[in-house]
Amino acid sequence: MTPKKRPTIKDIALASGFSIGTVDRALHGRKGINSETRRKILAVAQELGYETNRVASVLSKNTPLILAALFPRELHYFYDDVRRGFYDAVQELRDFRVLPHVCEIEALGKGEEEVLERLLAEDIDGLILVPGHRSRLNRYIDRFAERGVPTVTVSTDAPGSKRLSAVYVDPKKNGELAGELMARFLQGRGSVAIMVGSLEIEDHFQKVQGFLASWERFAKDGVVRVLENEEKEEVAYENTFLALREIPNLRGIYVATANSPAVCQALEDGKRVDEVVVIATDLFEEIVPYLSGGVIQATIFQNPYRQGFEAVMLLFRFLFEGVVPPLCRYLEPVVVMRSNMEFYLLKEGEK
Amino acid sequence: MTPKKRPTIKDIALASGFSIGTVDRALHGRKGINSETRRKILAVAQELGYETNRVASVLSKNTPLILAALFPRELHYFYDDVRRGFYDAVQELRDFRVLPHVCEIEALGKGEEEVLERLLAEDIDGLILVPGHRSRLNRYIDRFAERGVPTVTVSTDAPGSKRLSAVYVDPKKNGELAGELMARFLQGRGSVAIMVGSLEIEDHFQKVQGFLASWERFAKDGVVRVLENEEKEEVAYENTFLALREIPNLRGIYVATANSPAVCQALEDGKRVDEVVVIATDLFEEIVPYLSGGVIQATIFQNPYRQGFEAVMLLFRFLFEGVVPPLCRYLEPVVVMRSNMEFYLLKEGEK
DNA sequence: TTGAAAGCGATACCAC
DNA sequence: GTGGTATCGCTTTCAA
Repeated sequence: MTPKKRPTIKDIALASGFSIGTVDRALHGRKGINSETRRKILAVAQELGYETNRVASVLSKNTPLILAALFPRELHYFYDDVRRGFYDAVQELRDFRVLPHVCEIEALGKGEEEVLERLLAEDIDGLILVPGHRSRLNRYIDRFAERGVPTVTVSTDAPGSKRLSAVYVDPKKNGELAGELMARFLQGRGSVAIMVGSLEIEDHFQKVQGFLASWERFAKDGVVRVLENEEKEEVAYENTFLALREIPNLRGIYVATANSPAVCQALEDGKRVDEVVVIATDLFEEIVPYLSGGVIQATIFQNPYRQGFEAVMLLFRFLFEGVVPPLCRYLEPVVVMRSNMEFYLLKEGEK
Repeated sequence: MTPKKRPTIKDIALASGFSIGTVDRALHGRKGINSETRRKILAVAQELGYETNRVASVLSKNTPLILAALFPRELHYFYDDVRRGFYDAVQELRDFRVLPHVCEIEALGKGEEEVLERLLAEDIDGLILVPGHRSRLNRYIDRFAERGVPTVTVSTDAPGSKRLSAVYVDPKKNGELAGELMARFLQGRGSVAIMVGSLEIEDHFQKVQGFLASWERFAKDGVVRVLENEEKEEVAYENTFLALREIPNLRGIYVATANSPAVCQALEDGKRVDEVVVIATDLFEEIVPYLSGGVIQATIFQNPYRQGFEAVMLLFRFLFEGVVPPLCRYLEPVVVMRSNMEFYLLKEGEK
């Protein structure tokens, strides 16, 4: 009862009467082959149910697949994890001759143009990048696309560009999950403040939209007010006091950015920890004690490690098998609380 | 700036002065080689930083790796997903000549012995199985182990056996997460019922333990009472009424098994839906409307698809690279609510 | 346009 | 014990 062997190009050659060289030409649409011959060979291949053996293919090609990546160093906790995911995935594919080529910039929006310009001159097969701006890098992405180098963005999208795909957590969904959770925690009663960096930032805006949508569905009363922190700790701190002062019956704060420690600090300084439920975003060292201590009741985790990992896998499958990924690969936002945070800290050993 | 090529056995042969045949013998500890020769060759390999190229290895070995699996048909929603994860993983490894060999039984505990007995006579390389009993299958697992066939259990462990690893969600953690969530939803006030099949079942017992631990930490008052449903819908239904009647100030029900629909039905029939928060276990068609309708506020998802997937990957890495997995590979229990359930339904297309 | 043959890196088997 | 060589399935080059 041997499971019947997968057909090889040799089988196709035998069955079609051509040589394996010609079969290869036909299968891969290479030039220099009679179109009638091609047709016949493809028909045979089809009939036999031929699928390329990638292992043999990669072995004989004997040329590395260079995946370049451009990551910012700040925010450490987030992009370090993305990078780890990237490296782990590449490592897992090393037998397929996948090689990493990582470039770094200090922070998002600081100098990606120069790096990309340099990369354009190099011989890379694919690119993974965190767009520091919604559209400013599009022309680079498009230039790479023109010369056949696909780009996958991570952590956010570059709409309007010719990127192959984008791997991230849908910010609207993120907000929806936070909103539902907040409504449940408050049993639908009381007012809530949402803290973002700026409503001008698409990601922040979408999180607010999502939160509001959920709030409308699940809450029974209370107002929601949005406060902008300009991505500054001091402003977040001040705004927390402002919220406590000015929002009647304030019962919850949703921090849609990584600014939650400042908010927690303000609540502690104002001795209002027990009255207000905090739902944060992301998971990093600084908020662990707040989660443990119950100041933050939950945080919405965006799994940066997996974002990096998935980006590599998408690229590889596209380059190698020709599998075209969806334009957006949304990862799941995860509810992290005290009981399950251990699973998401220290992902070093994963996979 | 060519990234320096990975050394091959040929390089080692050249550098050590022996032939590739001998190098192979040394590297894989095959017999029929002078131990001094081996020492020298290994030293050279070490120095060159040699790692075997699995792609070339699998190509030349040219022998399939048969991964057998034994899954129950019931509970459909759960084990079907495990099976899908299994098949997807095998599919992903098909270029490595990994072949599936799936056996099925009607339900957990119904006839695994006969199937395993048959499997012992077949030529398999690894085994994945759902232990229907905590120890009754241990002798089979051990017999497989003796003849060099590693076993990975899925969904639960087979303690005391010689299994290679066990992939599942720690039931205690599962309960802890449910407990924390329940305490938050109820703002720490009110009494709670826990519904299990039987406290004799280790998995159920552990979930209760976990829930109680969290409840003690997070809740402020109220009692917790455990009810056993004997894994029967009617009993679950009756017990729900019993709980409503007899537990003063009942505010929440944690259903630690898949029996939540019966509980929801009872709440609806008793018109007490709005007073009681339900936290369920697992995710399947029947509870989707309850989640949407808010009868069930959250469910703890155990990701059966990933359990099947991971089990294959662990086995493969062990058989192929010799990577020994941890004795228990705990997956994360996931909080699923209305806003994020879409991510966990229909996992068909994943990876 | 097509065929034949030489690799890719490792394994396995046959000589010596 | 050790060396040599065919082989796995595919790509690529060189002749024809």
